[in-house]
Amino acid sequence: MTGGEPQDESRGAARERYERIYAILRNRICLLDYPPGQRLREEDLAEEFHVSRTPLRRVLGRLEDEGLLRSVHGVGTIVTDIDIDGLQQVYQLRVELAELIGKLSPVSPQEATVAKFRALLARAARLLDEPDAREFASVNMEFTHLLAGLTANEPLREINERLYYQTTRIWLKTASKLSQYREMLVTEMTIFHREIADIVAAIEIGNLESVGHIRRAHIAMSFQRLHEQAHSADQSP
Amino acid sequence: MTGGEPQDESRGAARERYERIYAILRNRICLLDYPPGQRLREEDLAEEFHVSRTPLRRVLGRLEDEGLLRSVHGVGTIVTDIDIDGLQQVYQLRVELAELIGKLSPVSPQEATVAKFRALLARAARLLDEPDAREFASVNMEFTHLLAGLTANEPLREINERLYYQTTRIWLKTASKLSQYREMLVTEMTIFHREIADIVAAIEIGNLESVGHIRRAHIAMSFQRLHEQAHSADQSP
DNA sequence: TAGGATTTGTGCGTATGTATT
DNA sequence: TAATACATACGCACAAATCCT
Repeated sequence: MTGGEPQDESRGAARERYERIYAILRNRICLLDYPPGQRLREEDLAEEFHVSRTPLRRVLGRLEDEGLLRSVHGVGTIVTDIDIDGLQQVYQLRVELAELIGKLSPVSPQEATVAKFRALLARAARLLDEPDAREFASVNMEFTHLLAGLTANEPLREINERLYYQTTRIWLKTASKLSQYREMLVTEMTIFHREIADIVAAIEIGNLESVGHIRRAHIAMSFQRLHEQAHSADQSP
Repeated sequence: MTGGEPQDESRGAARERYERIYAILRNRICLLDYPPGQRLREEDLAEEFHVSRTPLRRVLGRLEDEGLLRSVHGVGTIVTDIDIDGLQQVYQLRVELAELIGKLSPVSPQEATVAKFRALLARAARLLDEPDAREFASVNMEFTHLLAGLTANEPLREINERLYYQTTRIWLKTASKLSQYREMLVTEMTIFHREIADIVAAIEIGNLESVGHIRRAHIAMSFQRLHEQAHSADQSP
């Protein structure tokens, strides 16, 4: 152990900066700082991070390969959107993959990791008194990361995170356009808080298989609720 | 329908060239034209494809993100290798995903697609009389592609193909270092021929769920055979 | 329809890092 | 240890494509 590198053991200042900028932009997209449809300018971003366009384009290229951006010659680089059908496809897949965390090389988490889960539970609890969409998205993201870390199967971890990034912003954006947005948000936060509580309980007794089942159920129900809300909104106005 | 574009509807000459070069290099890596450890020179490749290093580096960047290459500043761009443990992780995941093809949005294939499966069956049959490692790898790759196309779930299709690319060359390379290489190859080809026959039969009666189960079994057994051979080779010499 | 403004894509020279002698 | 060779990383200027007036 050399210190605090989060995941990759890749040395090299250039690579580190690349990963850093990538993570920042990805988070901005997923937290709706850059909502779907937003146009980004390479030059502005290059200036912000104090690099030239060349290394920045390397980052944008990866985000494009992962489906979060789309660059068009002569037009610009825009944050992508997904239709309800594409959203459903990703959710169906995530539902199946959730269960695999408890089946493929599950790792009993260190006490430090369990502490992080409890910290998220506390943040989710505070959210109930003081609803905040961005904080909700943030907690949700960190929770997903921690969960993905419960498997030693690295490809599975990467895929889980990748699919999450592709859908989470769409969930927020779709929900925010519905009339029942505030109630929905509170409902979701309440359910989310229960999910974390359930999963923390499962982790504390070392039953990672149950973690997978709980998570699977919640992903499936979360999409179902969104889908039904969106559908009823189509019919009523 | 405009014509013969295989999958992506992305217009733009630049993007098309990018995808073309990417596919070519990826295939060279997977078919061991560039074996693990091989060093590639950006300038040579740029010259071969009649582009400058800039767009070529975009391709290399993607191949690196997907784990097929690794660029190190001042050293070079080398084809990656995977240890047996990483190989096992990918295989375990592929085993689980194989079954999902029959469960998530399976599509009954067109007659043209079925014809392609039969054509591959014929190629596999020819392989039995005239063993050829590269042709084996080639048929195997096209077969994997066709199978991935049996689901309308695009993320699942992409992930299946991506994981395949990460492991297929390692299988070949590992096997080629064993003393029983020729026998192994013939054995694998025989089994592979049966797998295609079984799957074609399942497709012809429209049972895609069984396709998934057959595939799952074969992926699992394929890795087990490789693993046992490699292990016994460790002990004997 | 034409032309200018804007933005991404490309080409190339240079900087920087690594390995070897 | 220092110098040299060589590969990737970077910055900038220009080409190409699109949009809007």
